[in-house]
Amino acid sequence: MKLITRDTDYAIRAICFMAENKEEITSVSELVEKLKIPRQFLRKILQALNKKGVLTSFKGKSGGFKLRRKPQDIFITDLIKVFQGPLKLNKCIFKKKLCSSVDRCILREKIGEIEQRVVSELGLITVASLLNKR
Amino acid sequence: MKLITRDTDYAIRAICFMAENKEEITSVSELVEKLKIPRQFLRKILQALNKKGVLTSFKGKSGGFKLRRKPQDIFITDLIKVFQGPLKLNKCIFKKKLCSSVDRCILREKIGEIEQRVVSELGLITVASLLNKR
DNA sequence: CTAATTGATACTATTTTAGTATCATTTAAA
DNA sequence: TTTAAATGATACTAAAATAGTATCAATTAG
Repeated sequence: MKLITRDTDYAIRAICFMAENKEEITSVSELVEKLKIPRQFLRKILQALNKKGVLTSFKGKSGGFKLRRKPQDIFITDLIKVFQGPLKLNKCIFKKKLCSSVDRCILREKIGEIEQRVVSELGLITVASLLNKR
Repeated sequence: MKLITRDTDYAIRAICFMAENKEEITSVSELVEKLKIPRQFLRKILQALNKKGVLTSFKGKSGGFKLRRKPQDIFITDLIKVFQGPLKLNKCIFKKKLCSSVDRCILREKIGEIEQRVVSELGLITVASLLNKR
């Protein structure tokens, strides 16, 4: 039962680094060196973030990525959505077929309420709130 | 991201059935017939519940299982724990190695708080609360 | 030109989840 | 006392999700 998978985790680390980095553009090479994330995996992650509008990419020599929005406007729920799909805790069970028995309906309802809470609390966390002010 | 896996789900259904069943002892055969759960999988689940003290088992012909506690004393968090281990949402990421960067520490803290909320809300749901009173 | 970069995409490996198979043991009832 | 129907124990397989790798094409600063 995990709220955050590895790719989301790496995405958060990379974005936090970029938010604190003075350079406008950060290359994969720099991130790999500083954060010790497997190169090809990180590339795939950054490409996804680019496609989803979180990052902008720059091709060619001295290319790389930069944040498209300010840290206070990037929510970790955005990142979770990119890598883990829509934020649903009860994904597996209820998705495939509607519940067959009454007790599952009641449970479904209760889990749904809890899910809403988690989503709204996660919704308050931004990248900016993770940075340490110095 | 799932709060409840298949085995926990089947466990809940089986236990709800047994809670409403007039018979004292319910056999796997009856549960398989009524709930359409794969036989061997269900057996494994019920055996685990027996070992963990949720059910009592009766061997031999006309044997089966029955609830060891009253429905209002069985929490679904108990069942989640049996099949999914201790209730931790941030399992994967922080378990293996301590977080390496400051931003992860902050996130860890925030996720921890959310986790606590989920756990305490799940902690309110009992098997009895899932049964429909008629 | 060329070396360093991202884009795209296909592939492999690992882990978790889901489910199956089988033999031994127990026991109610014919 | 035999037997059929049940659980105990355990090893195995299958499928899905997660994590990671490899490679070639296109772009671009110097």
